Parts: sequence; structure tokens; C-alpha cells
Amino acid sequence: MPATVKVESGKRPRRETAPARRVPPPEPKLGALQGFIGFNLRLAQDASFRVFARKSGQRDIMPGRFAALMVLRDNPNITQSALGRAIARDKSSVTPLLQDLQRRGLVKRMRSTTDRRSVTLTLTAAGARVLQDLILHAREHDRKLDEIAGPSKAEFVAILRRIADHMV
Amino acid sequence: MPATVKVESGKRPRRETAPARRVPPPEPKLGALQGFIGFNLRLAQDASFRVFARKSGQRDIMPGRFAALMVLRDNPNITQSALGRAIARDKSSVTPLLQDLQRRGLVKRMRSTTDRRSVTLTLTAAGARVLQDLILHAREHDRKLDEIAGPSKAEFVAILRRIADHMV
DNA sequence: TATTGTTATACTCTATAACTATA
DNA sequence: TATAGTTATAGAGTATAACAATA
Repeated sequence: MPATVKVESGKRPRRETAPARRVPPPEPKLGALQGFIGFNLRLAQDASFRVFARKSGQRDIMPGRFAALMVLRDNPNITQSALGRAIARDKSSVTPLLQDLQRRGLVKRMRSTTDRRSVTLTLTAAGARVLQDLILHAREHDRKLDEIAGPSKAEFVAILRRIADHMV
Repeated sequence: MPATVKVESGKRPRRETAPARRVPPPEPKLGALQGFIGFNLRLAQDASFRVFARKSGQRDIMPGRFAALMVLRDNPNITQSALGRAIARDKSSVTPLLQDLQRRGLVKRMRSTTDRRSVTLTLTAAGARVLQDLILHAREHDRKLDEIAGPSKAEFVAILRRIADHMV
């Protein structure tokens, strides 16, 4: 095997341009990826999630918890299964979520009197207070999103909903 | 403490309606949650992701891998760090991702000759073929999304991009 | 000193399957 | 038989921090 051939070896011609101070390689092109709705959806959701989590981080409540609390507020005495359907999560994912919220004292769980298999969920007073605070935070968060969406917001949200409803 | 009082006890009036066959409780209302862009973003992304993964599941390439392959195709000889920036992931997340793609024989990694810290990434022929197949799948997937978005697609995507760019 | 990539590690979120207790 | 909830378990995806090699 021949040693690596040095192409264009020998004295180099003097550079015509500046000393070529280590040009940082151009950032990658996203190319065709940019045209895919799916890809953009991922980036946007990711960005939104990070910001929400970072800002509400002190309260240590992630978007998923927030959504659950909201559903509980608007649907007192809902069961775990129904909650799972509302937030699109399996019941086995709902259990630890609620255990966490209960441990924090935000949710009360009681056996349903009419169907003893079911658990009846309600916000505690503390839960309502925390949620109130989170709503302020979420509004602030969404205000920024609203700004970005501009006058097309309604249509934008409508499309998101259609995607959520019709894709699966 | 008095025993539970049975309100309306005694003989019940005959039902006027049908035997009230265990009415399934009404599905929960999403309430104010429906107004939040963030929440809808999450549901939409989730739905889109699931469908993409399910359909491309045979190929066992998730959206994240697909995005990485696309970036590699459009940016031959990119480094791992640059890839990470493109897909918005930390370098420590990029390493195992690429190890996986390499193990599958889809990507070739070589030490850069000009900066021996860096790794230079290229798609293999097999990688290009798999990607080609995935692109067809992604197009099909996105075709459905396009349909849902309708004529507002351009504006919809523009908003998603602005969210991804301006939220963080 | 700063950056590239790797590793060790840990955490979150999620689901499937098997189980129980009811219905 | 079917459903509500729990548990055991596993897997994907991610990040932080510390590190070695190199710039």
C-alpha cells in the first residue's frame, strides 16, 4: 500500500486572502427537513416545553402536571381513567402522576362510593392555590406564544387540534 | 356523627326515561386548557410522533433518528457538535445516537484530519438507502399533516419555526 | 483556557403485561 | 367477562458533570 499521497505538495502559493483565521464551519443546513411539519412541530414543542419548565421550575411542576391539575379543576370527581383519556396517557402512567400530586398535597383521592373500583379525584385547597399560580405562569408563557402566533392564532390552534384529533 | 343521610329516600318515583342503563360518565371537559397553545402543541406533537413511529416502526427509526440522518445527508462531513446544534440536542445525547446509527451501518465516523478532536460524519450507502425509504414514509406522513393544515400550511409552519427560534 | 467527544450516571416520561378487586 | 387501578419492569430520550485529547 502506497503511503498517503500528498496532493498539491511542495511550496504553496501565497494566499491571496487574509490569513484565513480558522473560519468556524458554517452551521449546518437543515435542508428538506425544514419543510416537514412533523419536524417543526417537534422543535416548537420542545422549545415551548423547555421554557415552561424552566420558568415554573421553582414550583417543580412540569407541563404534564399542569395539564392534569387543569383537568381536575374543570372536572371535579373525575376518575383516573377518564383523566388518562383526557390527557392522552395510559392509566399506568396516570397512577404515578397522581401519587406524586397526592404526595405534594395537591390532590385528594377517594374510593368512589358508587363504583368501588374507581378513584374519585379532587383538587385540595392547596392544589387550587398552586394551580392558580401556575395558571398565571402559563398565561404569561402563552402570552409570548400568542405574540409569536399573531393574528393567525385561532387558525394555528385549530390546526394543532385537528392534528391531535385526526392523526391517531 | 350522624349516619349518612339518604336524601330522597323511600320509594323512588317511577323513572320517566329508559332504565338508565349505566350512563357512562361524560368525558371530561378540557376547559381552559384548550385555549393554551402550549397544551395543544403538546397533544399535536404527541399524535404526530406516535403515528410516524408506528408506521416507520418496522424500520425501527424514530423521528429523532430521521432528523439526524437528514441533517447528515444535507451536510456531509459535519461534526457531532454541529449536528447537535442543528437538532437541538446536547453532545452527550448525540454520542449514543450516532453509535446506534453506526452500529446499524448507516453512518460512518472518521476523525477529522484538520481537527483531531472532531469526528467527521457521513452517510454510508446503506444509510442513504434507508433514508430514501424514510423520506418516502415521512412524505406520506406529512401529506396527511398537510391535508389537515390545508391552505394555511405555510403560515402554520412559519409560526412553528418562530416558536422554536424565539422561545428559547 | 476552550472545545470535541465519551462516559458514568441519573432522571423523566411512558407503555405493556400481569395482577387485584370489583362490576 | 370486562373494567379501574396498581405494580413490576423496561425502554427511550435526555441532560449534567467529569474526563482525556486536542486546539
